[in-house]
Parts: sequence; structure tokens; C-alpha cells
Amino acid sequence: MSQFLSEQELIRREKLQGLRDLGINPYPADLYPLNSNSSDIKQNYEEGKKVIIAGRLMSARIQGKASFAEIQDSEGRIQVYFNRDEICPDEDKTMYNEVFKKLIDLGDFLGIEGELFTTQVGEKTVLVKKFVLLSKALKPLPLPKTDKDGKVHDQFNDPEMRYRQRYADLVVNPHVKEVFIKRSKLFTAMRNFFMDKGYMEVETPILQAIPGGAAARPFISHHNALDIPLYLRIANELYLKRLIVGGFDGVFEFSKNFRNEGMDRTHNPEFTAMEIYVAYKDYNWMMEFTENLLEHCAKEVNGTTKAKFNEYEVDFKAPYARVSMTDAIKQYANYDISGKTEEELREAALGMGIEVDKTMGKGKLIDEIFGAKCEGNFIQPTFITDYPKEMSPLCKEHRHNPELTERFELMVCGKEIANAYSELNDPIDQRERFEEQIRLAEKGDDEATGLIDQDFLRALEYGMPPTSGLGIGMDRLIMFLTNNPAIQEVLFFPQMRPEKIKKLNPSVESLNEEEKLVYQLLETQGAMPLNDLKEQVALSNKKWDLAVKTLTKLNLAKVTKTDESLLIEII
RNA sequence: GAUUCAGUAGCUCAGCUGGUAGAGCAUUACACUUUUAAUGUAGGGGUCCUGGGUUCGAGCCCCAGCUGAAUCACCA
Repeated sequence: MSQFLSEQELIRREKLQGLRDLGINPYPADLYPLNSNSSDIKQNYEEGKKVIIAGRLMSARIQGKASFAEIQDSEGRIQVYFNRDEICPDEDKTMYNEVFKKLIDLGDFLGIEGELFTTQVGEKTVLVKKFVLLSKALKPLPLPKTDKDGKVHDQFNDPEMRYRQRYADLVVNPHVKEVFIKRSKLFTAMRNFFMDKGYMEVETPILQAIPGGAAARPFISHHNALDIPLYLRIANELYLKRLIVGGFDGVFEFSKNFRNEGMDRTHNPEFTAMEIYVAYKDYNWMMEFTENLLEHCAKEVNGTTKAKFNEYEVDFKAPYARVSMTDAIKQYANYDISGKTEEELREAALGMGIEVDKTMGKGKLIDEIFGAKCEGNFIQPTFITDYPKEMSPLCKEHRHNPELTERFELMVCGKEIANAYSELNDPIDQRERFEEQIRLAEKGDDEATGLIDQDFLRALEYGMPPTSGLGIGMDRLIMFLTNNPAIQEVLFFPQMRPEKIKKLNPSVESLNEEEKLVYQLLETQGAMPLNDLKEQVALSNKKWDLAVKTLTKLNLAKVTKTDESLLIEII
């Protein structure tokens, strides 16, 4: 393998040995007693203060007997000043001349003891008295540079490389790190908001025998001891409701869900939802709760309720507009769905140029009309309320209209980020709704749920208090709060196709047919003119070229140039 | 799933009817004690995504594939 390291990687390995030869362990075990960091130094600056810091060396400007460098730690960067005679007050100048100038590379972790001072240019700097190598980097990092106008050069910006090597992305792209800091703040803000209200954070199974609570295709796994299939959860709703049955008044969970469906810039196979259920509440209460929650979260994350997303400026300040689905369709499709039959709705949809098929029932048709004509219009946070019953099998029937349910979705920039119900707690009605889903599934609607969770129904039969539940797509919400149109940008490790890592083994056995042929001919006949060999092997030009290149690359053969011709021979 | 674009040095990117592969940063050597995209001089570094084809000759043209991105469709 070593022959396939780049020149720079080879040099770093040689330096590693060089350090060991000097008695320096490039990967020491001892803890490093740091007592400060880059932002602490800048904020609590005192001339002459002694500090101990640690971090990665990210730039170095060597000027003979003195050098300026930058150390990057978790807080940012701080300039450090290496002076030969400060580091090496005695005769022996090895630590500066050899170790620092020659054997330390950009990317290495250093521990630094020094004193604070300000340079003539006004930069707060650590004057290095003593430094140690804490860890050597064998691979060069990408190295974006910012010029004096703040313009970034050589930015590490290829999405594929950034997602596959997020560690490198985080090291060199501070704005990427910022997104994930905000993500963490969002979770903290939301958790604290719930805790303050006395609700309890819980955990429910990820491996489920019946994947319920949403309409989605699950991942299937298998339990060996029980010899049964287990599914990765697509939602945690049914489990949280069991806990409300059990007597908790408010439970919530940040839930990793898994859906075996398409991947694109807004869908990852695993994603995070937050679901909360609160007893004795309804969806009207939940709307107010939701807008207060999001206002709080936006402030905690960004310091303001306003957030830029693409060309829009969104304001999460409560209260939000509330529009019923019927009114939304009236407004944007100029059509009144109230009291219409399935046939009338299908014709209306067709008239609007919407594709429909026979498996679609009333609810689905209304949803299609809404999706095509209305959804994209709601830029500022807007509650869309009162969805058709057919598409909401876990939601309580509307108190004033049996065709509708007490459900709302929160739309932002034309996308759904939250979904909430007055939860259905009538066990008989619930059983009928599940059975209706089975019929839809048999009819060919692959979104309908095909299995009934009998245990969930048993729980409801014991009685569940009136309850309102809310689900929020956490990934989507943080996308809005950080102005990222791709979900991959807000996940540390988005799912990618597995990377093919080529392994070339520099041995004769690993050669392919063509390379072996060339090698064997050379072996039996010895050195010969390149062209003669080419004629003998009679390969296509491409194959010939590649075979010879591989052999020379592996140092198995050598081409030498004479006045007359090119000679090839085995090494 | 469809269409479009992209893949060249560690990183960012050039490249020409099809004729020995280039730059900046990084790297190596030398010089340089308050610099800041440090500077100067000299060097080294390439499976031009993979595989076929056309051609005297392909990084470039053709075909197939891989990977990613964007748009659309599908999906919540």
C-alpha cells in the first residue's frame, strides 16, 4: 500500500520516524493540562498572562529564527509566536530548527505554554515558551485561506467529499460547525421548554414487531433468538400514547425514525422527529403551544425570531395565521370542497390538471388538490387545520363536522414542519379506522397501513384521556433556522452510497491478465525495445498503455530512454 | 425514475480541431526575529472517475458504467 501514498503522505511518515529518532513520541498518552483556549484568550486578554492551550496547527509563517502560526481549537483560532531563542534558550536549537520548522506539519495537534502579548500589527498572540506534539497528522487537510478582504480561496466545498469526510469538513469550514452547534441548541431549547412545563422525556422501542404510527415503508431486521422479523420504527406515536394511557400527563421523545424510501435533498433514510403528547388538551391548545415553542426555539438558536430561508424572510414570532384546509382550497383553487362527493372531487381535480387515479378516495383527492394548488403559498408560519378524515386514521373526528378531523399541520415556506391532532381515543372508532386502512392497503394504496396493532387497541380500551399530540420534523426545522435547503447539510453523517476504496497491492500476484502477460514476456526475454514488446503482446493501445503504466508505477518494470529508442526491462 | 451538469496534483480550478498535462495554495530545499492570503529563489509531485471504441495518436470525440449535485416527478 505504501507505494500508493501521495508524496506528501510519505513525507509525513518520514517525519514521524524523524520525531521518534529524536525521542519524541508523536502520540503521547498523558493528559495535557490546558487552562485556556482561543476565545478565552481574546475575551479575557491580559498582557503577559501565562496560558496553556492546545489545538491543531492550521497555518505557519516561518521567518528564519521566528515564526507566526495559528492554533485552532474548538472555539476558533489564536495566533502563536515561535521564537527560536525563547523555545531554546540553551545551545541546543533542535526544538525550533528541527522539530518545529521541519518535523511539525499543518494539522498536527500541539500543546503550547506561553505568555500573552500583542504584536505590532495589533494581533493578540501567545509567545511560545514551550510546546509539545500531542498528535501527528499523517494526511494533509484541505486548506482554505481567507484573504484580507474576507474572501475565501481554495474552499473545501465539494458536497460529496464534505459529506463523506465530515471530520475534515468540520475542521476547515467553521460555518459548517456553526450549523451543528445551532442544531444542538435547538434540541436543548425544545427540551427545556418541555421540561419547564413539567413534561417528561421518555424512550420507546426502535425495534418494533409492528411498525405503526405513520404510513411509510419500514426497514426490516430479524431477531435470531426469537426468530421473528423486527422493524425499525417509522414513528413512535403509538408507544407514546400507551404512556398517556399509563397515566403520564405529558411525555415527549426525540425519535430517530427510519423509512425505506427515496433519498433526495430533503429525505434521509433516518431522520429525527420530536413527538409530544399532552393529556386533557386539544388541537386548539396545541396550536398556541406550538407557536410559543417555535418562537422560543428560534430565539434560542439565532437570537431572533426572524430567519432567512432562500429568498424568504420567515418570522417565527407567535401567533401564526390559521387557515382551514377548506378555506385554503377556496382561496387558492377557487373551489369549495364542502359536501362534495368523491366523483365531484375527482372531476374538479382533473379540471385543475391534477393527475388522479382510481385508488384515490376523498381524502387523498383533497390532499392532492391542496398539495398542487395551496401548499406552496404559505411562506410565513401558517397552521392549516381540519384535514379530511380518511387521511388521518389516528385523529379525532372534528367536533362540528364528521367528515373532518381535528388536525393541523404547520407550513413554513411551503413545507410541512409540524403535524398535530386531537388524538383519537375512542377504541371502537380506532379499530374501524385501522380496518379501513387495511381495505385501502388491499385496494393498492401502498401508503395505507396493512397491519393492526392489537396491543395499541387494547391500551385504548383501558381508556386514554383526551390528549393532543404534536410531531415536529427536527431536521426540517433546523434547515429553516440555518438557511440550508439540503437535509444533508444539517446531518453530521448523511446516508451516502458506500464508497469504493481501491486497494492496489504492489505484487506480481495482484496484476491483471494484461499486466501479467507483459511481465512474463519481459521475464523470459529480458530488456527489449518498447515497440518490439508492444508488437509481441498485441494488446489494444489502451490496455497496452495501462499495463505498462501500472508495471512502472509498481516499480516492477523500468523504461529507459536511449538515443535510438525506449528500452523496457524488469527491475 | 427522467433530464442537465460535474469528476484533471493534498485542496481549488485551468486546459486544446485530437498532438510531450498547467496555475495558485499546500509540499521539499535555501534565505529571512513582530508577520498575517508573509516574502524571495530553486525543485518535486498526475491511473486526467472506470471500462470499451474510433484514431498513427484521446484528458478532450463516441458508447456503457460508477459517484455526486441541480431541476422535475414520486414520496410525507
